[in-house]
Amino acid sequence: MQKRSDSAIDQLFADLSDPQREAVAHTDGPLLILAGPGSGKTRVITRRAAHLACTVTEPRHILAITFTNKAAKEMRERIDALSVGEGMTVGTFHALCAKLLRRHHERAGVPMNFTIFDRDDRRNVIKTALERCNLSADNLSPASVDQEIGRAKNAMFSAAQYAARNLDWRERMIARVYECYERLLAEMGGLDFDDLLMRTALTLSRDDELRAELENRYRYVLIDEYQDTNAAQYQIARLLTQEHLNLCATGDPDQSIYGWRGADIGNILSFERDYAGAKVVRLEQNYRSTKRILLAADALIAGNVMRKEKRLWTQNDEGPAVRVLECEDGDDEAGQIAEEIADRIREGVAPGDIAVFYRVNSLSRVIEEAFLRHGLAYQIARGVEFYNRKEIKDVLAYLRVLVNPSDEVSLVRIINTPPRGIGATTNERLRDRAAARGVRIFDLLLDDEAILSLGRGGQKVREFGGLLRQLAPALELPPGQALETVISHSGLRALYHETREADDAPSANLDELISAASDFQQDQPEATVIDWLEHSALVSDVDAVRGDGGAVTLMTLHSAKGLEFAHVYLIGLEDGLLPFRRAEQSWNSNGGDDEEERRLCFVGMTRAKKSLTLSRARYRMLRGVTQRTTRSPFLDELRDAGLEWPESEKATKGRSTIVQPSMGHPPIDLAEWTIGTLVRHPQQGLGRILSIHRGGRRTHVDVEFENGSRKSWVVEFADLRRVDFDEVG
DNA sequence: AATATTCCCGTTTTT
DNA sequence: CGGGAATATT
Repeated sequence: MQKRSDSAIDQLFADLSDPQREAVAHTDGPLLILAGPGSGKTRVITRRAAHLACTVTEPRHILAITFTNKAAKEMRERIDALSVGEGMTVGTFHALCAKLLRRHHERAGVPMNFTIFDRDDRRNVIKTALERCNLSADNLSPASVDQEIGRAKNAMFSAAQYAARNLDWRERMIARVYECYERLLAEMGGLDFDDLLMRTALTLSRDDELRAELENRYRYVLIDEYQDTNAAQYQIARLLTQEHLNLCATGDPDQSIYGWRGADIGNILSFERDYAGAKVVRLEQNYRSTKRILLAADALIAGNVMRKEKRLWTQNDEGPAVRVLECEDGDDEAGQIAEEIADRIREGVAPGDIAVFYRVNSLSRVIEEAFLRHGLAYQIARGVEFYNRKEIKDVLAYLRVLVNPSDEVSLVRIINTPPRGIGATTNERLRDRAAARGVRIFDLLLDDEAILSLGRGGQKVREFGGLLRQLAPALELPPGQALETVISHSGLRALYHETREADDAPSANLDELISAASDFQQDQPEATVIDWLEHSALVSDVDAVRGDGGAVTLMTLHSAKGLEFAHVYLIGLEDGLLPFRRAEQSWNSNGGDDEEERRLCFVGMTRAKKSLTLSRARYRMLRGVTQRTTRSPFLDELRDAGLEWPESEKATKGRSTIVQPSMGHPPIDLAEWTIGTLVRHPQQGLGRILSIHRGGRRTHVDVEFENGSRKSWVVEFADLRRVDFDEVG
């Protein structure tokens, strides 16, 4: 270990506040850093890691666990910049657990070549499990079973443990499905996301030798966003630091937003009890936001009853008032915001300094459309969506089968992709034969005897088997080349090459996948296909956001955690949408936690450095229907927080608030407007009405024009004219 | 067997 | 609204 000079160490304490310094200086024993938003937490933990590496240990003995891969990458870069030597382990819980399970697979009781099953894969297996249990999806939807199994695993209940509890009728059925699901998963050599954590926790608790070995390796453990750890993660942390107790947890109870996936805010609240003698450092000075932004955020979070009081303060400027935008509907909201952002960019603001946040992904679409109309460069945080595309999943399925022939979810996916004449009947026969012999479908592919019994499809199956055999050597190649080989030899390239749609080109996505793999192997030259598959299974939406400043960023509030932007727009502040509440028919009252929703809103607001705008629409279209909305109670709570409200919100100033519709247009007889009506628009030309949505006061129509474009208009406002048939010719 | 079409359903957030 | 499954068509 290269000890550094005293002056170099002093450097690590430069420009720090007293509490920050305290945290950096702490070496041994449990440490809890309660870090409010923008309090310089990242800086503190990177400096502390560097300090540890300079004084009491070596980088290789430090383990840092972050919430996203992006955060991991950034932390590594920041620590590298302090040049205290390499060798630190940094990653997410899921990525680290996957690595650990792979390395110690025999002790963990998992196959070396396990594949990671994502949500779709899991649903898929659950459907099969439901069939095996002879339970049709009547009372038990795959989604609800999925949710329940996830809950169980997050709480560290195995199928047997789940079944052993006191169960009601519904839970007993789920218990059977859970058991079957686990069996299927094991047969296929698959681990779902929750398994990665649960298996690791179990292994560490059962195998004390391994636990001790790891504890000796990782002598200083740091866990970021500790408020969002679940039972399994908590246990892993506990087991890894059992003897040396060098756990540094950082987080903020006010930013706990993952309760719905098993995160237990209690983990951070009881840290001091769990780790006796823990040192606690509070970072409450905010270096990020203006006074007015912080004031508003603080006023909001004060509404939470179950809360440890915390005082946030800043020496930053007062800044402009936090603004509220009341819009007519989603299009109006998107249009106003796009226009304003376009102005700001013209005034010299870098697009990358601007972000739009929303509660649900579906809100991104209108914003996206408005941005396109205004010619604004934007990026949407959706790495996962990319990996969910058909063509991408197809390619990955090939690799998965090559790595793990037991992975029948993937095998079934590719056996007839591209179409090669293996249809439902052949597939069914294959399944039966495999079950009868107690072997995998894969084992039949090149078995002449089995293939003969398949009838006409046999030859095709045999060819498919040959293809897989031919592709197998690709596994030895670096991920990028392996991908290229598979894409070109499997016929997927040809399949997707000829698709004609211009808007989303599957073939281009395949290229993007290849280049993503190439980037990956640039970072990790030793990486194998298995590593790449693992990596791609564990990407998060936010991992994909670029920081090059050239584009406005659109993302969900959840993805926004840990980030910051100069100018933030938070849209959709409507009752039921921002405090999100599902329609009340749900008998399982899991959701409906307004306090968590308030924290989520708080997280969004505190991302803003210089300006913050909160918007709502009076009419909101969600899943195809427009509904009148009610202003978010959160906005009402901010009444006295010094926000700037729109004109109409202030007391009546004697000015008419009645909007004069359709300037200069004659009154419209709505009976004349039906689906299929031909219309003419001055710019777009001739078009046909596709659909009509009657809102409260306005009627929207979707029109498809001759030039192929589709637009949505408000009938009363748009310059649309009916066209009679004889006019067309 | 493959492709085109219709219809029906779920309704967050994510590793 | 949009994806997936069921159904119709070639």
